[in-house]
Amino acid sequence: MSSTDGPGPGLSSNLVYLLKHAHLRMAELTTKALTPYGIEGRELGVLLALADLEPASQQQAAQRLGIDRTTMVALLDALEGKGLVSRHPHADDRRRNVVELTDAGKDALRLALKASADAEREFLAPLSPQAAEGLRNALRAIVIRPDP
Amino acid sequence: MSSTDGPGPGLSSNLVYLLKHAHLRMAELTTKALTPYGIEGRELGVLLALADLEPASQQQAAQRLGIDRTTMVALLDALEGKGLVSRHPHADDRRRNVVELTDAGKDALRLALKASADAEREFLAPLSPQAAEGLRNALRAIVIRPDP
DNA sequence: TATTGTTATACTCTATAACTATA
DNA sequence: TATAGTTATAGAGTATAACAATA
Repeated sequence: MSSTDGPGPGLSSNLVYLLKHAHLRMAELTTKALTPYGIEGRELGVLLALADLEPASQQQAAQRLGIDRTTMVALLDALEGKGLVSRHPHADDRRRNVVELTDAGKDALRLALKASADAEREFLAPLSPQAAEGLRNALRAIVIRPDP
Repeated sequence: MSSTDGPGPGLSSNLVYLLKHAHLRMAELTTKALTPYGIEGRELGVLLALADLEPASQQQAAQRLGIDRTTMVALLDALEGKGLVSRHPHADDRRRNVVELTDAGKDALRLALKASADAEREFLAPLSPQAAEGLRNALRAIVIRPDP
């Protein structure tokens, strides 16, 4: 799958192409790094989102991640099955499920974050520390934008 | 789908998350910009790859794009159906299809590139010109790497 | 035997529509 | 009526396996 001969100048300046393959590579490195912990890349995203705004409803967590609430269901099913998150009906509004990290979930998140940081280091290896910080900041500025 | 409330500090520094959503947004802007020309984002990628190394076999074009040769078939079927590329058996090796842009394909590529540049400008709007160049260069350095 | 294009098929990720239970 | 979670289903996008033609 990984391009054996580098793309030509036209394609290699195209942002859709560059972002697609950068994401593919980063996701691949993350998957590899997380394998020992029995966690998938998307599951780390859910744990991170929950850690940010815990306790949250499933819908809030989904919005935070930018995915549909129906997609969140299966993700949480898997994490709950592994004992990493818990679901309880909200006291005041019993339509909602309050989702929280279990202690095991917090431990897993800590370990997964370390592994993820290693994968990011490998991904960023071709860049100077300044360029790496610049990349992260640029992506943040583009992705985390005020309600469009 | 677009995150209505911004992610918290943990998630919003995660490179997989940032790259995924940056790619989603750039792909969406490109799709919108290309609609008037009847070309899809992935098809522009194929046209670009062909323009870089024309004339190429289907397999060479697929490698250049980092996709499977079986995926390339349907992509080229569509482009050939629109009259933008032509396929001919290679003279010396008749297993291969030589794929070339037609004149209509070259025209379409020119127009699509202009539209794509507009989309990139909108995507990069939150960044200074220097930061935008830095982002493109950083992605190039990471994606276009010597045979891993 | 190996390679190119092709087809059939399956898998992953995702969303839309419809159901339920609550509000 | 409207919302949260769920389920069933469908549509992208992709790859793997197998086949025909050619090398």
